[in-house]
Amino acid sequence: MPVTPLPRKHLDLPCAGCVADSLPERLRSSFCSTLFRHAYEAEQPIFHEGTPALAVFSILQGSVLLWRMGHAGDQVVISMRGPGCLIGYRAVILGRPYTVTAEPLERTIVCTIPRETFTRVVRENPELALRLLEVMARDSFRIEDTLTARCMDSVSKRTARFLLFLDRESKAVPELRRGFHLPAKREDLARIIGTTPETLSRTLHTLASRGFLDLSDKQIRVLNVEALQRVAE
Amino acid sequence: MPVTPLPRKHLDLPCAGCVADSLPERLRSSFCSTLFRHAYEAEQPIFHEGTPALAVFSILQGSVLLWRMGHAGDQVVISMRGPGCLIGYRAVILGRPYTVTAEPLERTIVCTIPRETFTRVVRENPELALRLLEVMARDSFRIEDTLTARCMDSVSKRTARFLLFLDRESKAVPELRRGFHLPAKREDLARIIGTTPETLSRTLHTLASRGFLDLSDKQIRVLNVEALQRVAE
DNA sequence: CGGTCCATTGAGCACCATCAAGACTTGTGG
DNA sequence: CCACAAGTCTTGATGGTGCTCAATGGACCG
Repeated sequence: MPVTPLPRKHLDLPCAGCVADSLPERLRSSFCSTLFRHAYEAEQPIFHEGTPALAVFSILQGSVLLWRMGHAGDQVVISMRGPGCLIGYRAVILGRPYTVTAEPLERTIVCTIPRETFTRVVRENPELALRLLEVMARDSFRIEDTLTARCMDSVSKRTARFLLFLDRESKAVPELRRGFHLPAKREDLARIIGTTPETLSRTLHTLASRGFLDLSDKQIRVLNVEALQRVAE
Repeated sequence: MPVTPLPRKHLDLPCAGCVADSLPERLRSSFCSTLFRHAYEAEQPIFHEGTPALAVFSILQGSVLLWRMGHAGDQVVISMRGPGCLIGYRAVILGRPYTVTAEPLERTIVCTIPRETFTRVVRENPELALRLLEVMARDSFRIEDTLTARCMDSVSKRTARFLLFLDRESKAVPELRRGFHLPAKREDLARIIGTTPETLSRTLHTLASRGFLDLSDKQIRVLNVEALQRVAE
């Protein structure tokens, strides 16, 4: 359910992230002019697990959660993606249904690259294929990281690590920011970390009682980075 | 620690799996003639997590476990790979150290493709780059599957699923076989499933007591596929 | 026959999910 | 402005799953 297509005049900005960036100059503008942007509201999935992969999406603004549904209706969050990330490309490459649901955590603007456009432009531009190999390798490592963390580390470690990540993110110089924000809701935070809201609440308050966090005013503020790093190991 | 390079005369067989297969005919033989095969004994890692990625390996025979080490010395098995699989290519593509250790479960024969050879041949053969995109997408999905299973499913579900996989594998027509064997040791089996030998033992004996398995003669035999499927969901 | 390796079994416990209830916030309508 | 409702966060109590540690039982082998 695409919501608000942005006005056409915005299309001269880099619009398909790394896809457009890796195209030869002469192709770039014509490629971008065929694409549209859409804004998705929070919780309105960009695509659903199990549905045919009709397009690849480049995230321009916002943040997206990729998750899978279990038999029992429970979710496993695979990854969190922000501006500059490409999503849905693996399913398109293999011609298979999406294996995850892509759910915006906030209002998120994406550039939609239809399946045919994507496969054609990749086939015709070897440079782009090489770039995609790198992108996918990086994404694959990130999934591996998630797997490792979920299997080996306690909730408190994973929590500390994620808070440190958000903290670094918020302090990064603007150009380096990847655009992740602290998810407003505890429930989202819990899903990302891979636990329940109850356990997360206990974990956060334990960390706060040790003076590492400040939870007083509805925001999570990191007070002691070094201590958190020790918790995160 | 490469062990026994096979005699040169064997090199006319397909030697670098999907890499050679995707090369134009005219290049294939010259490409393969530059490569060597090595046999690695069980438990003698082909490469180690954290070491510079000097080569990509194509598995010709045997089976390999990819795992990561935790701070506490514990291991997380990421994936199991068999004949036809390519390993180590993500690290080579990104020019980063290997993120996993590749440990043969049995005597395993691989074809070694040096980093420079690999990157050159990928750069020069767009067809191969496209093929690699598919290979990596598939591998990435498999890691995602592992993550999902580890986070959502109980040990008994994962055990049942893996036993069914091995059972199907052993009954497959030879051409379709991927060459996985039942790991001889309980400890290896436990690592693959993501649990401890103790818990695995209990799980197996529970399944056996329900008549789904036969553990009597040192081999695990599946007696009731349907029942196991229900356990695996 | 003792030694080693492996599988099994038992006992205890830690971590975390679940269920349930209470506290606090926010929004809505009178 | 207050009252009520709905949603969110917190806290408590409880239980299950699976890990750890330790002991036992076989199998194989010199």
